Formats: sequence, C-alpha cells, structure tokens
Amino acid sequence: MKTRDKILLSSLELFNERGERNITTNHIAAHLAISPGNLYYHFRNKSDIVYEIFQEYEKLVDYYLDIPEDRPMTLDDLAFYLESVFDGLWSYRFFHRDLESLLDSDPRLRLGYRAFTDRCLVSIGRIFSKLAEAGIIEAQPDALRSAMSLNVWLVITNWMAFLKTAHASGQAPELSLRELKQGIYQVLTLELPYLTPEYRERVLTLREKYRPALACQNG
Amino acid sequence: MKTRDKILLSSLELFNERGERNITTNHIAAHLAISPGNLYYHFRNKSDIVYEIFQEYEKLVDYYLDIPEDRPMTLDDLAFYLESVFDGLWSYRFFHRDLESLLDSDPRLRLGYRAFTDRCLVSIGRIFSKLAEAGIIEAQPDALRSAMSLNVWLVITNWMAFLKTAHASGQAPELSLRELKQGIYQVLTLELPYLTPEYRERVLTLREKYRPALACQNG
DNA sequence: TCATTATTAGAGTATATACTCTAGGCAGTC
DNA sequence: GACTGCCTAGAGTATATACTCTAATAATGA
Repeated sequence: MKTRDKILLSSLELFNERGERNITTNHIAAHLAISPGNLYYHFRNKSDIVYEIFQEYEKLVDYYLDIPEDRPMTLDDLAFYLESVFDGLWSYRFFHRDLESLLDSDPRLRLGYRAFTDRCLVSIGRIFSKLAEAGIIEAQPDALRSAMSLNVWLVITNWMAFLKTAHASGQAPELSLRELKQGIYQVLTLELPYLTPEYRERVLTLREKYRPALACQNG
Repeated sequence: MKTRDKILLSSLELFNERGERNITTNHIAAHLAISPGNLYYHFRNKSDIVYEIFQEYEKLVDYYLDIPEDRPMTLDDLAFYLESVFDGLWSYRFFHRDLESLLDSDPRLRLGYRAFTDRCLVSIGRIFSKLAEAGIIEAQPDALRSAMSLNVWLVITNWMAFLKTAHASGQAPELSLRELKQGIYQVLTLELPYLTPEYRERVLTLREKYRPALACQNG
C-alpha cells in the first residue's frame, strides 16, 4: 500500500480511537514508523488529511443515501438505510466528535460539511416521502416533513456524543458499533406516531432489535 | 467585584465567544489586565475554572427544571421551561460546544455531567407525565416516554451545534439567542403527534412563534 | 548508464500554552 | 513600627505541536 494511503488509514484509525484533537501529525508518523518529513511530503498539513478523510466519508454516505426513484420503498430499505448510516457514522466517528473545531480551522470543510448536511436532509425528507407513498407512514405536509427530517438528523448525528458523555463506566468510555446502533431505536421512536396501522407492528419489531440495554435506558 | 469572580465572568464570556479550546489562561488574564500569576493564585488550573462554571450552569438549570408536584401543569409552564432551558443553553453555550474534550480532561466534570444529564432526563420525563395529567398530551407508556425524553434532550443540547455548522453565512457563524430558540420549534415538533385535540391549536400557535426563518428551513 | 524524479529520514524551529516562582505591595492590627 | 495575611505582578519554564529544510536514497526512463 502506498505511503499516502497508509497515512490516511492510520490517521482515521487514530482519530477514531483517541479524537482528532489528541492526535498530532507526529503521532501519525510515529504510528506508521515514518518520519514527519515524509508525512509532510504527502500532505501539506493536518487539515488536508482531515479534509480528504471527510471526502471519503461524504462519498460513502452519499452512496448509501442515493434513493432509487424508480421503485417503491420497502421496510427493508428503511432498515438498510439506517444500518448503513450508522455504519458510516461508526467508521468515521472522530468526525462528529470534534466537528466544531474542525470546521473552525478549515473553511473548505465548513462549506463542504454544510452542503453535505443539506444533501442528507434532502435524502431523509425523500425517505419520508417514499415511506408515505409506500403506505408505511402517513403522508405529512412539507413543513412537518422538513422539521421531522431535521430532528432525525439531530438524533443520528448526536447519538454517539450522548453515549460517550452518558456512559458511566469509568473514565474511558469505550463504545461499540452495537451500542451506537441503539440510535436506530431512537430514530424509529420519532417515526412511531406516524406509522400506518398495517405497518405498525412490523416497525415495532424492527425497532425492538435495537432497544438499548437497561443501563442506558435512564431518564 | 472580587478578582476571582471577575475571572469566572470573563472566562465564561470569552469561552462563549470563541470556544474554550481557543481561550488560554493567558488570554483570560490579558482580557482582565491582570497577570497570569494572579489568575493562578485564584485557580489551580484551567479545569477548575471550567468546573466552577459548570456548577453554576448546573445550578441554574436545576433551578429552572424543578417541577412543582403540588399543582397541575399548564401550557404556560411548558413555554416557560422551554424558554428557560434555552436561555441557560445560551448563557453557557461554550459548554456543549466543546463538551467531549472538556469531559476527557476532567473526570470530575465527566461524573458531574453524567449526573446532570440524568437529572435533566428525569425532569423531561416528569414534564411529559404532567402534561399528560393536564390533558395537554396523550398519556404514554413508560418506555415510550423515556425514549421521547431522550430525543428531546438530544434535540435541545445539539440544536446549537447544528445551527453553527449549518450556517452558510461566511466563515464566522455568529449566533443569536433568537436563532437558538428556534430549537423550541424542533422540540415542539416532537410533541406534535401526541397532543390532545383540545390543546392542539394552542400548542401549534406557541410553536409558530419559534418557526425558523426561511434560510434555515432547508432539508 | 546516467540523469531525473519520487520518496524518505531526521534534525531542527517557531510558536503556543499551561503553569511556576519570587518578590513585593497593601490593609489591618498589635 | 513591624508583623501578618491576602493579593498581585511579571518574568520565566517545560512541554507540545505543526511544520521546514537539507540531504540522502530508491525508482524510473532514455
């Protein structure tokens, strides 16, 4: 594998494990047993590394959220979208963790992320539309659908932060993909009241698969 | 005013304006035109300053979310709770912005924040209960109420981050309290489907007061 | 073969930042 | 006056971190 790709891969790995804020370019170089000079031969600065990783992330999610228009949506589709989005969130979890400071230190990233958010919100709205067309949820007026999409987005993108902060277990809250996917339970909770009677039970069953363990069920 | 209090006040101000990550103890001292040594006479380290500010925040929110048990809840109460919580969020807005790294660097804060979250979730759940008792929303099973409370919490605590990241306007996204309170619109969106027919219109009217301007209504 | 280009090492630098240390001022009080 | 306790100044330090520079080595192509 090319050094350049190794840098991207290791950076992602280290960022995810310990947070972008805590990983220096020297750490990355040391992790790969290459020199700092070598790293800076391949990337002008740390922001460039982050930006490139963001673009991968973007591409992945865009790919998953490409809603086919030529056929009706099924419940399986919904399950797939949710699983995929949370998989992406997991693979690039460092990103939402330090989002604000990342955007502060790179205007490109700010613009790119804003556009990304917009696309995601559109996709979520489209999913709601198609769910309604398929008779899985009741149809909703545009304004309501927008507001709901936004709430879905807020829950999805911040569920991990909640888990990390709410975790009681010791100082170093280690997360698992499994726990992260309990966020799907929360997302489906948002849709609950809009389900059609025909699909209600099936969605409840799906939702039940992601029910959090008792420890996290506070409140 | 005592130097110690001035330090707390200036710190909060600077943290809110530019983020805790970007404000050093030297900045704080310079802002107050005192020496670093002076600052460190009053506080052992930066974490202690942050922790003390957190305790103020905690106290404020706890005070607002002290739900009286001796009388039924009104819609005005709900409006008051929402307004108060968002006021608190605004006054201490640096906190949620850099939450993760703050908790990473201070175990006290991690524990304190976790307990704080739990109390808030309980309060939100209690509000839902009392809204149901008052006939404003339909009664809900415990599990649903817990999940909904959690969603409300996620929306409330992350609405500001969303605004800051979604703001297109230039590099330096300046927020206003007014914009922040559009979060109330999002929170009330969550409750919409559970409203009783008698109160539906009144809550919709309340919600309308916080409708975001068009620029933010994407998705 | 040899010149050119791509890659790498590794020492080094400028800057920032949290924090320390020493000396001293000032108010009250015996 | 001098002692005491609180407060303040400000120079200074250890460490970290993003990044640079030069020179050497490998790879490539004519």
